[in-house]
Amino acid sequence: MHNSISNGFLLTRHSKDTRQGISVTLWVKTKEKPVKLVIQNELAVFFVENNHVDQARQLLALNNITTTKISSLALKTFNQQAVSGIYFSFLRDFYQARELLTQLGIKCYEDDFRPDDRYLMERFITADLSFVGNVIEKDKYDEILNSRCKPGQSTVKLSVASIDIECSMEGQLYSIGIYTQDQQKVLMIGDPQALDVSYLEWVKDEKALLKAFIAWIHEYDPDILIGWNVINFDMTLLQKRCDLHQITFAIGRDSSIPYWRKNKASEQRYVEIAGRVVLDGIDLLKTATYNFPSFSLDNVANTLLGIGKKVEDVDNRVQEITHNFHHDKAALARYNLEDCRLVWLIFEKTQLLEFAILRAQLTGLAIDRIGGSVAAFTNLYLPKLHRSGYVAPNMGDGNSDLVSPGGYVMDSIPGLYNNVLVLDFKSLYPSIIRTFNIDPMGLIEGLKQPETAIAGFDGAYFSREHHFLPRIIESLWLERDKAKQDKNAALSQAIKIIMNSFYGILGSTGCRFFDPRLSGSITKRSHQILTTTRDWIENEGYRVIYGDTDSIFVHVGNEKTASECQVLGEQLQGFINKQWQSKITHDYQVVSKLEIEFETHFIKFLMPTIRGLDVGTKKRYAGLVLADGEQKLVFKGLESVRTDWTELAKEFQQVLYKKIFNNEPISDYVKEIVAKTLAGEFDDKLIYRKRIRRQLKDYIKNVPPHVKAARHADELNQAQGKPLKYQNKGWIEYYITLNGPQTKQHLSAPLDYQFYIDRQLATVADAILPFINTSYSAITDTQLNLFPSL
DNA sequence: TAGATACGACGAACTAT
DNA sequence: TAGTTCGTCGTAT
Repeated sequence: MHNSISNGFLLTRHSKDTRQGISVTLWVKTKEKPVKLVIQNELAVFFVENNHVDQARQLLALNNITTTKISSLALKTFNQQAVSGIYFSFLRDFYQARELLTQLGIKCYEDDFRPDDRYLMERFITADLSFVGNVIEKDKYDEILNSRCKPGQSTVKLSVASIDIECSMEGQLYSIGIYTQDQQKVLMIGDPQALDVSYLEWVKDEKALLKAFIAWIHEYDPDILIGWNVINFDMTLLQKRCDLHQITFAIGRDSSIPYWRKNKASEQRYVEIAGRVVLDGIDLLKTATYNFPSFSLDNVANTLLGIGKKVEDVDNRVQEITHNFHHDKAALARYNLEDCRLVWLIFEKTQLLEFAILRAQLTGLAIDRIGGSVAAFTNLYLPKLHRSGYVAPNMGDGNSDLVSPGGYVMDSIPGLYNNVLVLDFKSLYPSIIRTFNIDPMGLIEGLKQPETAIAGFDGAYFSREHHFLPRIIESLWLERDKAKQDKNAALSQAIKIIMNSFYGILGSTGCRFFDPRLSGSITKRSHQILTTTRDWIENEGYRVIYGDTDSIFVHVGNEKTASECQVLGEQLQGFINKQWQSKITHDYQVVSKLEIEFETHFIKFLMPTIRGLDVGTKKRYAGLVLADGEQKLVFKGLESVRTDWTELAKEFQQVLYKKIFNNEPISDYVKEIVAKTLAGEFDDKLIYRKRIRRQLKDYIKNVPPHVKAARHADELNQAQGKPLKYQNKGWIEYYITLNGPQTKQHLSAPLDYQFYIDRQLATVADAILPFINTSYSAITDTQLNLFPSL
């Protein structure tokens, strides 16, 4: 046993009761090896107001719940009530006490933190830490008893394995693919065959397959396992098959088995493996704010990498896998490994692992945590709050009767314009938080002395000195500027997501710091900023035609040249920034952190009307920009960017708009598209795609077309003894036929071409044609007139 | 294992007649 | 049957 300081990266955390008391286990990766840190005799704690302590003490004693100590503390609630801490040596006592006291109306503060999270949080440890303790050397790791930890630094490289399993419809395993930086292999059930596939390893049956996989995990010893739906599918099935064969699924670094949790509300499952992290590509992409119409591996690989198989029918895919397992194991192995490789490449391309690591380092969230904006804020905020003498409020303490508005969306002025400039406030909400000191504790402190504070909205006042959030955001902001300079896209993106989430959580009743005076003081200030900016621009003689939340669209005149517009945009930017600096200094005696930026010059711009009216739309527009001498069309909100419109409508819109933006004639084009549609030339572009967002049986109040198509399809599937495809959410592709909506697989009626022409082509055309003084019917009536006999 | 609100389009369902 | 409201989805910021 020896004792020295080491640094490492936190992989997993866990608390449990032992005979001696609560023990916290942290698995850490150091430069040399994995380390299991054990912290013994931690106490669990929550707080109650001092005027409830005696009652609480009696109740706990009466119910034989053991406390370790109860101490009066120099802490108070946001209502200025002093509190005591009630400490427990065992988690089961802590949970029982919490339930008992809460039931009897005694409020417990901060009773929802596990000792492992609290241990890290109160020490300001996020992901990198340094530690000392008594070392016991094990075969593949060190175990450290009596550990002590503090924030540290590490430059550890984590080892990653991408895994994927292939199996039958019934869940019998066929093979397991493994892809790492330096090793690729497929473990395959079957008699050894002389196949020319170097990465194949044969095992005789499913039992042997599972054992080979477990053995590989211990041999390669990966820190991170990645995959596609890897927790809910691959890991779950591996666990089930191990259970079936009574094999211990001992893939933990200390040969422990995974610990499974299930979300009560959803089907989401979580897995804890000692010293290893499982990262699902789908979850992580969503956390990093990626969005795809379909998150199937094929589609995402196709979109991000430009490779991947064509999306096939799921039924056929399973059949093909089974067929290959029996007749072409080389092909199955190739598929298996290719899927592992695609996941690996997606992680590389999007820097997903870097993103996950940075998020952990910045917020202290576990690396495999999905979402978790509220927890991220709490991690950063709570320990600072304690050091200022406050315990945090509970969820539900904020007054949710008061509602705070969202962003301000201006009424738009419809038209087809030349030269529209867009100016954007950079990170508007974070900049408002910084400028006006919006902060939960700052609100409490500000209300104590409103006369010296900064006024917010709805009676809010914010302390000029006592606050945390503005500084937290400022330091993230500076980190982000640095990341941008270093061209570190993953870091910059991670910071942006975290920064922007801090506004959202203040307006979420799921956050203990929720208070509509906080979110309202942000959004109502933003309304003022946007409308005032609009007035300033209009006073300069330009027309503001639209604005949404943090952006302003200015029409600067049809006759200006590109360079004149460029100069003007920069002038407006400088002018507005200066105006805000002096106004805010004058009105509030603080320094403005607001920053507007001239972002885009649309040489052509269309602001359409609401369908059938002459009122301008919001959140829907199109424009033409020049980038490096190339024309680029921009669509927002319109059919072209919507996944639930047909390819036909989207292509039609893009070509039509481009022609109109370039002052080209359009009637021949419109007529041609209509004629070809009627002639059946575009049948493959007439597919509607839409999500089925709930269970099929839950569509009761009305039955939209996509649900009709789904029911039609599954009724036929049922009749034919095929598996039902649309019962449990998912997405559907369908056509509109003369017999209503039908999927491609169950198409029995002719396509309703007139429907497509009326609802897709004419609708798209009539959003823009009135601005060049024509209409869909004017163009197509001419067509009719060519044949007067009709 | 809790970021937000604002908005438009479509088609089904409902309502007044 | 025409007009209106409601349910649903996808999107902007």
